[in-house]
Amino acid sequence: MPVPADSPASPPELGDLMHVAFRRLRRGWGEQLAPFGLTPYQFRALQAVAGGVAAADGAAEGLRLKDLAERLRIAPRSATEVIDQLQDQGLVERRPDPADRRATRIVLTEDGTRVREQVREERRRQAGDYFSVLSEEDRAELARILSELVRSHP
Amino acid sequence: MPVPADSPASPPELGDLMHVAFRRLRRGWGEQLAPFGLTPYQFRALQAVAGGVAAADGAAEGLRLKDLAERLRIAPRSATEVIDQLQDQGLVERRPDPADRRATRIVLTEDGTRVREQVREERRRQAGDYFSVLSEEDRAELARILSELVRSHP
DNA sequence: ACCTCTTAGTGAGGTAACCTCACTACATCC
DNA sequence: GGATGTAGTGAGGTTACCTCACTAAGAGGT
Repeated sequence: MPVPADSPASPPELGDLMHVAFRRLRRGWGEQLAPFGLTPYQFRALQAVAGGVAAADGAAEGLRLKDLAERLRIAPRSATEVIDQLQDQGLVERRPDPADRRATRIVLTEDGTRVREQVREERRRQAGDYFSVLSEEDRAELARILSELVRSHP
Repeated sequence: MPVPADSPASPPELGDLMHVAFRRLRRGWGEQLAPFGLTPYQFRALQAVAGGVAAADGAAEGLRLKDLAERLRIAPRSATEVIDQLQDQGLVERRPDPADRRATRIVLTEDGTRVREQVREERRRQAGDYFSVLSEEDRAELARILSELVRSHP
């Protein structure tokens, strides 16, 4: 049978592979999160808020929007938006930053904390981690390689 | 200093890593393709059409939309759409399938072939392959691991 | 020849996850 | 105390998808 025209110099299309793998990851998460009324995007933000600033004594608690944006690597405007969505669902709260009246501090509400814990519990329970099909070593490898990619692309 | 609340059982967030790596990949491609007036999505489709069916003797040439959709793993409707875009730019053509009057065959125009070659040339020339920062072995590893992920997630 | 069942493509309309640009309110530095 | 910078947000846009409903056409059975 005639060769499919494209073999020379084309590696098994790493880009496409990443594309597909990533899309499945997202889809899986989407399904897992749907019952909670969350999108993957929103949950990612929720996680970021939760893993917020380690409050040193006296320091204000909660993440500033700007820091959230940085952590999620999105534009500040997009952080505003996703926080709006979480706030509409009562999962986070905006509080004025006592030290800087321009800034807002985002904190989880009780509901937010509870929902987050439920999702994580669910994820743990049904081994639905997506990456759990990989061996420990492969996961480490993957993390190493992806980190390198991220590191070398400004 | 107080520990950031989240260390236990959380690997360095593989999901987030993939997310970030993938976004950079897309962004890079976007920049590379912009001069040609193409988005990564469109170029992916162009490639799929180009690497179309290996025309056995007598068989009609060109990909059917349905097969394109399957190859790109998108919904048929989305294939229609992206082909519309490429056709508007004169890069592909729709031809009636002689053997099945419901179907359309998509083929590259001369322009399409040329543009595709230009992009690939460009990509080769400036080592802009995104993955070229990785060693040969790492690329193979990555491909292997991603394939496994894709394979085990229906 | 007719009837049912399926399939290929597409119009209409929608969504998630982003973005930029312009603006206001505040802080900071000289 | 005036210039300059920064935090957040309103307005509006884009990309890469999706589903649902429909038409035109093939395929299979009787």
